[in-house]
Amino acid sequence: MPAKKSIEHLDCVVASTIDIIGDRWTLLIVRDVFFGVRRFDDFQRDLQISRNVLADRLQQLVTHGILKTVPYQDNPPRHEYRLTDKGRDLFDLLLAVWRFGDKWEHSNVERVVIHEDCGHATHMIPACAHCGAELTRHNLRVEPQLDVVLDRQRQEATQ
Amino acid sequence: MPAKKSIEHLDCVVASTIDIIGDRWTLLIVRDVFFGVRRFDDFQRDLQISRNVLADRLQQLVTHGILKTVPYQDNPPRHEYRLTDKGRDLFDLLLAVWRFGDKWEHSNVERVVIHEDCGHATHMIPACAHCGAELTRHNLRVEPQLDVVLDRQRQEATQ
DNA sequence: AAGGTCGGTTGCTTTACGCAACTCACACCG
DNA sequence: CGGTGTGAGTTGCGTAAAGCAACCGACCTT
Repeated sequence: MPAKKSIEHLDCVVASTIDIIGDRWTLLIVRDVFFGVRRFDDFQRDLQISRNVLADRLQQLVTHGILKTVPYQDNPPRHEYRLTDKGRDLFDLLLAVWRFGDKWEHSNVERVVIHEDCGHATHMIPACAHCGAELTRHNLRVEPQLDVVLDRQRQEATQ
Repeated sequence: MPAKKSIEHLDCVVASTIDIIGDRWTLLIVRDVFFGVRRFDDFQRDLQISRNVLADRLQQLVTHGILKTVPYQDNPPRHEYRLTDKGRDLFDLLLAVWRFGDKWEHSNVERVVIHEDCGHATHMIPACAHCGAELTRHNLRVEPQLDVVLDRQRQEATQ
């Protein structure tokens, strides 16, 4: 590929987030951290990712403030990777990915998410932070709209 | 690169989902569809993605059952891209991405999500599908755990 | 007939990824 | 004190995926 194309021009927080997690490994690494994986070779063993790419992704995650390195021994110096506050906030995103995959994809290993407060296997539903009701694409509106959409609407109105 | 590496061996619905949306363009295309973009040139104008990659991604999305093509004129034959039921279920995932980006990233264009039922600008909180309470990484447990994590725990227990 | 729209395809180039091998500093074992 | 193991990477090589620009074919408008 020619130099990874910038997507800043989109002026969208979705684009900025995709700039961080938009590849086939980064979110899997984050998933592993939530599962309790913390060390280079453990990531490598679990994901079977090539080592140079793993080193690069971990660096990127540290750079973006998702992970931080924490030393766990001095001789020889060794460190492990832990989530930052920002990294912990990726949990909700991961729950959403999980929900979608659980509903539409399948896997050989069935993993269950259990809500310990109510004791049931469950999944997430997006709720309104203000009133608690379920958020759907029918009761949400985003503003401002995209220019291309406005253009298209204008064009169709004048026909 | 050597043939895009398969991540099936991970046996995880997160991995399967990342197999679909895990690159820098796919989720942006889906975002645009939710915004009302439907046509090839509109995607291209908005995202500034190269045309060959756009053609490939749209094909992939159709193959994975996220989008479907709907003809809108006969002469010359033209079609637009619409979400399938599966595609519509990516809305929750997109809300989670939005929430994360809204909290931690920033953009030149401020976009607001308004919940029309309660009238407030809002964001999503993951709620338990069973009891409605908020899901956090403290009140959730996933089973079974990863093998590497179990190995590590065993090893630390015998020290 | 000149130019525009729409939805792509083709060709060329570059780079990021996969793979395997190597490194370096230490620790443990006999 | 030599050999093996662990941990966290780095180096080198080959290839395919992505960027860019140009082109295409069927239609429509001026």
